Amino acid sequence: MKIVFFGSDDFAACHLEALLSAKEGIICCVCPVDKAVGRGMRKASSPVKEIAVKNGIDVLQPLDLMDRGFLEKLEAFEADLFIVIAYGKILPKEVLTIPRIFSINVHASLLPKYRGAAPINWAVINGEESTGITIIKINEKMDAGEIVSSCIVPISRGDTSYQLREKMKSIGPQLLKGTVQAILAGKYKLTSQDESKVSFAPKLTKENGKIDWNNQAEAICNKVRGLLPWPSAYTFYRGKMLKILRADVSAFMAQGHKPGEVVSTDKKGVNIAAKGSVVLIKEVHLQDGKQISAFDFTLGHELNPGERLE
RNA sequence: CGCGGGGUGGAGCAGUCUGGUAGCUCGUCAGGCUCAUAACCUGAAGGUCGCACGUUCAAAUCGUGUCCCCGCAA
Repeated sequence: MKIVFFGSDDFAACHLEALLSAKEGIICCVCPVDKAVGRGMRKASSPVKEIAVKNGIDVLQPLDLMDRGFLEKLEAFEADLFIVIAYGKILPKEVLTIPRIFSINVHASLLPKYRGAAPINWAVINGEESTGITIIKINEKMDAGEIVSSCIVPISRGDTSYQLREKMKSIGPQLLKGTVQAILAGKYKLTSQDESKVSFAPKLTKENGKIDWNNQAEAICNKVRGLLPWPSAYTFYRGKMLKILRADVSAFMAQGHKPGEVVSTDKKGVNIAAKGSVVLIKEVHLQDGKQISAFDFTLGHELNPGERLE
């Protein structure tokens, strides 16, 4: 069997590794072009590319997915299946229809819920108690194809989206392995998504991280968990950005305090008033500083009751 | 060479502009008070101020170089 793998990040990379260890006949990896990344804008290659190179698999990095030369190379592989995970770009029909069987995608939610780029984060932000992984046959519409297989992943209270993602990194590859074997054996069936239950999980931006203290404490805490490790929930302390890395709903009452106001500080952290409830901030990261506990923060920064974060 | 901030006892910070005895909050240790304590009181230990070179009578502070950390941006 011949499979072409499209992907970029570590989530995709661990699926690729699982297929390689299962000897599933990966004949080529397609990755986005290396781009300048991080401080200093150095060029970095993606995790998928690194795995591919390490295993001696050909890597294609097309600038343009519609490029004739690229399409011809893909066709020349005479592949049975394309697998796409976190490639970063929408693949055109001209690419998707090349393989003999079809193209599939691993998506980190229970479709049709949370279609889009950040399904893990949004599930946590919305306080879901469970989500899942779905493998679909790709069509032109984003994450809208027929379902091949899926499995549920529970979300623990306190799970950050980073931790949830790690869970999925161990579950997803198993599901993919089994699904690929089923497909290659012709033992699978396709189920259409229920269009009435569609919801979306759009790509996150820095703006999503801004904390609105007029929300309820629980919603704010979910946001803190759901936005790790990036972009992080943040507020402002005296004009400087203060990322909130860990927070809980506090036992304190918000009565008599405006949203965003410091209610009290103690060794457990800093209590900030939200709407009708209080958020206990436990760990922070002030711009230019490093990650520290909220208590340590109070030792070096003035943060008196009544002061306001915005 | 994308832009910017920072490295000061164990922790978090001030002091740097306007060079001249090392400061604050906390922790640690000893003693005291207390039925007791994360509370309070008294005392103590602990720092070549990231590193190197330079300027100077004198450098945490000024200049140059270097290493490390972080924010923005992607």
